[in-house]
Amino acid sequence: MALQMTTTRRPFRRASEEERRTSLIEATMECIVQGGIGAATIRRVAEIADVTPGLVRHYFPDKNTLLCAAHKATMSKMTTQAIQSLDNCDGGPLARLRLFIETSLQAPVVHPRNYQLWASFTSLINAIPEIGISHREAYIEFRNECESLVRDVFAEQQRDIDDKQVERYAIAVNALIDGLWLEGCLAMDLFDSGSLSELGVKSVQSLLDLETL
Amino acid sequence: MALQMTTTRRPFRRASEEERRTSLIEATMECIVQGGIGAATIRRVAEIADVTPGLVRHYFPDKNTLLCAAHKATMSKMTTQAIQSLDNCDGGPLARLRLFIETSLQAPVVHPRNYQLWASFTSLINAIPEIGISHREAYIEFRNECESLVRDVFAEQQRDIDDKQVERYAIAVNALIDGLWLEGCLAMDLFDSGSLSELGVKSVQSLLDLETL
DNA sequence: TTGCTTGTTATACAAATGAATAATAGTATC
DNA sequence: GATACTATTATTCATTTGTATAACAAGCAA
Repeated sequence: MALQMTTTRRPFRRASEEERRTSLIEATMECIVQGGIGAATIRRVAEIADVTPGLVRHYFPDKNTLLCAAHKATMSKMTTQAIQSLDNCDGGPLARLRLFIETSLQAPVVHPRNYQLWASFTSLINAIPEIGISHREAYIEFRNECESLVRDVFAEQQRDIDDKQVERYAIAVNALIDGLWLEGCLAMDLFDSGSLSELGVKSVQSLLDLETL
Repeated sequence: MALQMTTTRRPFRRASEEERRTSLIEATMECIVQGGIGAATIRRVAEIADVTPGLVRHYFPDKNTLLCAAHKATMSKMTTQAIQSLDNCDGGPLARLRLFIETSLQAPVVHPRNYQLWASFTSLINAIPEIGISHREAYIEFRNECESLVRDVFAEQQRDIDDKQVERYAIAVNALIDGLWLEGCLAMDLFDSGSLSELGVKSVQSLLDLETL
């Protein structure tokens, strides 16, 4: 051309694959937190990740793949957190159950941000089958952990309770934790720090008819 | 024009305002159930309501207004259902609490469809302030009902429990019902009819330390 | 039947979106 | 420092979407 346009191309940095992927996934979560699933646009995600839209496609073939990745990351951060906290617990079954409840019902697991993400993703379990599958997996994992903890507590106390009944107790404990988690996320301002988890511990104590917890 | 096109205009029927509004609201819900919030397009809503897109705007000035209306209808169908079921209950406080739990944990309140709607709408509490407000109102209403029922039960049994403690019990009962409702909606196939509500009743009995319920 | 109101359809349009392709430059390697 | 690889940017395209406006006809009233 006769007229050379001095278009300055946007400078950039070449990052590692993992760095970019996590960056894009976190940007996706941020979009959802701010404005729901509808706000998670390729362009908006790229903007938050400080990158041009084209790059998103370079790491995730399409939008659904990106959403699934963000979903798994979200679930991993939440469910896994409560379960992994038990790794460093050297107490008995009662102490372990107590820690599990407390971790699940305190920050950072209890946080409006987590609720926003959780609600947004679960609203897609019908629309995006893969999300439905991994959502169910995460749910089963959490429930199994509840059941395992409850069983150990009963075993230690030498209470002879058949498997079916243990399962029912676990379902109730799971439901109680989920429900309190919901209330905490939605109205965290109504609970002073620790009071929610304390209520959870006391309630589970009543549910399982334990003398102490 | 010289060439008269014989375009056949789509025939239609003039319906009452209420009929059209509820029709459009239900079509919106159907969209959301099938494919999440993203599927609730003006065009798709109109298609399901068997109407042309322009008509939607004739009844709802914009999309958010339609979504809010659908949200309120959803909440009304669910929360109100459990509460109104008490109107026809002539039993005492125990019977009323029991009926409340049972209604909340059986069909049609427990249904995958309701969960899909609930999750989709609550994912918008940040994006659409009006939905956030009415969501909180519905939550408060349900929680107050729990608290009222629990208080009456304690009063009948002449257990002297201060208000703060009653509130804590109500929060736990509310959480348990919510959690079980969630589990029921997500995995209704795992519970045979009635077993979920039975578990709810038994669990609340333990929570409140009642001899019978 | 005639005319009128307005619920309803038809059409248009600008903006946003997901996806695809070509061009460029950062950076590792030699 | 030169070269090649590919991460990244720039640009384009076909659809979809929300909103707006004009044209039409259903059904009531006289």
